[in-house]
Amino acid sequence: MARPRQFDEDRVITAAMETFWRHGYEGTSTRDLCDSTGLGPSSLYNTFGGKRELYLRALDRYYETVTGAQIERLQGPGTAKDRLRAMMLTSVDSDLDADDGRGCFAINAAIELAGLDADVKRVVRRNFTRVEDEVRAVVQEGQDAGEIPADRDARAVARLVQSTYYGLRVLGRVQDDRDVLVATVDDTLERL
Amino acid sequence: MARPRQFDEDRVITAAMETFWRHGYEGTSTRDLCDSTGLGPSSLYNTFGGKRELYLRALDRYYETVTGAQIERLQGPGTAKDRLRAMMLTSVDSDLDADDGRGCFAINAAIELAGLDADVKRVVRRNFTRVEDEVRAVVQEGQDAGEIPADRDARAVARLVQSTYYGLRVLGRVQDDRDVLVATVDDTLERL
DNA sequence: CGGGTTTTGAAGCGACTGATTCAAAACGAG
DNA sequence: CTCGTTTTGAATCAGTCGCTTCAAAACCCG
Repeated sequence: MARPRQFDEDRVITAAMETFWRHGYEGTSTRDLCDSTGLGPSSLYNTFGGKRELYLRALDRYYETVTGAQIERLQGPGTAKDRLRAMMLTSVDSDLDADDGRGCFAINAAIELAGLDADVKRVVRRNFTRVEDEVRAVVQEGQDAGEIPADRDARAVARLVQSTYYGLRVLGRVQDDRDVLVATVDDTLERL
Repeated sequence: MARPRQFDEDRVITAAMETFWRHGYEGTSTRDLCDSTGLGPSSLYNTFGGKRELYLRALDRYYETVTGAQIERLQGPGTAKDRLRAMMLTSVDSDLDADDGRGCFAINAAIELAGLDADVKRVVRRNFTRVEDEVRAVVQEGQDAGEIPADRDARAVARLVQSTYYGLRVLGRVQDDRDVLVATVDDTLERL
């Protein structure tokens, strides 16, 4: 065998995710990545191939961790509407946190690169589809429990929730008034 | 007096808008701007100051032209719901046009820069607020005409429409199936 | 047409871009 | 301990970044 790596690949990808998440793809230089990961350029390129490949790995990591936590929240305790509300409010508060200010990495990637890079588009779509599927399941539960009117297709309702949700995350980038965003969340759920 | 300019400032800003719109701020170089505007770097910097200032001017231009056209559509003929539907469908079709693929410049700016540049945030917020105000007016008309239930605050309804609308524009970046997006538009309007 | 003013194109500034090279270092297997 | 393999850091590649300089060109006014 040969010399083992001095770094943890998972930690490196997580650090790269944070950097890409905050500064975008074009806004992140390879030096930025070396600084945030602690790797030298040769290690970085030897391990991952290049900036683009690392970006795709970072997007995957976002899907596994942040989106994963969102999914778990949707599958957690509480009524259907409680869980949908929790998902949206968690994001609203994250978007309004001044020390955060990164928004949703998947949405950022969709806006910056989905139109230019088919691989990015594919990964983002998988992310969105996964959320839609889980929201649909929650809506279905709500309908079964009589909490949400069952006269509409659960998937259609889920897409409505999803659109509003992503729209809120866009508005959260320029809207500082939390009450306005929370009111929209409540209105959305009331009308299901 | 002195030597007059050989270019039309409006045309230059429009060309810069197209370039920034398609490639983003970080994805656009000063060379790209020189190529698309036809100006030399000295003329460009002498006239506008720099890349960032030109970007802000381009955002203003988007507000005046594209958003302006949207506003006019909202103020045009047809029922309230017809006009809201027209606004959303126009954007859906624009987002799905493969030769276009730029999305909404204001949303792009919000995602890429609103968290990093207070001036960009201000301009985007003005854009969003203007749309919200106009949608609110249309909702109000719909309520006065008995087309939309009047038991809800028109502004709250407008914010709901706006969130869904911006969410659709995000989804439009990765969702190729027009029917899915159109169905969400219809569902949104049905539920007002 | 001369004088004053502005714009223009070409050249280039230092800094940084993504990426590569390469020898030294660090290991496990025999 | 040696060999074969892999990783690492340092140095550096050509190219591009945003931006500036400057003299020549282009104009209007008198």
